[in-house]
Amino acid sequence: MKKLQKRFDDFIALKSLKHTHQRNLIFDVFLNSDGHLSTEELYEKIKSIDSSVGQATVYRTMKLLCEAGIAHEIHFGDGLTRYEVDDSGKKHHDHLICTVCGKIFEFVDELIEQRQKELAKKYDFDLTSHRMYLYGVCADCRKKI
Amino acid sequence: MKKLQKRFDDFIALKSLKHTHQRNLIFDVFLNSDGHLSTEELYEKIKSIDSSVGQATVYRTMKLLCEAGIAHEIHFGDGLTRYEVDDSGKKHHDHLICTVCGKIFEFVDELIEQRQKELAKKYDFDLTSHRMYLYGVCADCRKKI
DNA sequence: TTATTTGCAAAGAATTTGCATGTCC
DNA sequence: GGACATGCAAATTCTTTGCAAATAA
Repeated sequence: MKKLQKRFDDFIALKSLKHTHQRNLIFDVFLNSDGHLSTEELYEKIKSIDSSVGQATVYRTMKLLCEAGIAHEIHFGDGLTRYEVDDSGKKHHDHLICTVCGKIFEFVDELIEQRQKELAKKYDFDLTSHRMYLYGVCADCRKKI
Repeated sequence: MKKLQKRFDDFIALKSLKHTHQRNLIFDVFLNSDGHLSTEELYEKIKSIDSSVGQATVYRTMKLLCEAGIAHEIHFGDGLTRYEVDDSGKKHHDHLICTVCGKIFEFVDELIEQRQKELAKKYDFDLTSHRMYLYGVCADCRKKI
């Protein structure tokens, strides 16, 4: 993950921002989390390490990480903003969301990616990004019912 | 769209609810809109017809239409809740969203539908629903730039 | 009649912002 | 030192809820 650290440093330099204890902490916690944390969950994690960090700083820093191309927002439709690592080295992936336990599985599927490009071409769209969410019940939860 | 009217009536009967002027109006406006309206936009349309209708009633009625299987929520990631007609007679469709003008195109693609089912099977998920959003710039907006 | 519904305004939840104070460079 | 960041609390935005008055069946 050296690349993202560099991106962080470069962005801070470019925009004449400052490295602060809080920003570094939030950056670290975010990168070491599973990448689907809501702002609230991130804030909880951060507070458990340094309780003096304010919630507004978490919001502000996550916005900043998005601008820097380190994070991006994802919305699963439950009203919460979640963040995912924007690792351009990693393939684009989609999500399977268990509507019972809330678990999120990521997967990469070339056929889908390919077809999305074809569709964009067909409808004369210049594709910038895409999201696909499959909602269902995972094997574990089906057993419990 | 007789089917949805019946679904509405049946739901109201089933739950011992009442047909009210407001509910009928909201139902009509919703069905005759393009199906991607936010609550705010719906409320504006409704107010222009009957300014005495309260915003809370719009929220309450849209929830009710969702429960009745007439509407469902969609989230394009801009923080607004939008509603779409839940017409099970119509094929499932996906969305192309122009990030410049905000226009939304719907399309149906059997290959995608097919592949989603395969993927759910592969990961042992019992698929209940899915959403796919393609974000990009439409042909019209590209010309303007 | 009487349970349901409504509009209003107040309450909530998630997020943003203003500002005095604190911190990085 | 001075610009940038922070924490706090107040402000915003979207949505829900409590309640007295209105209405459908």
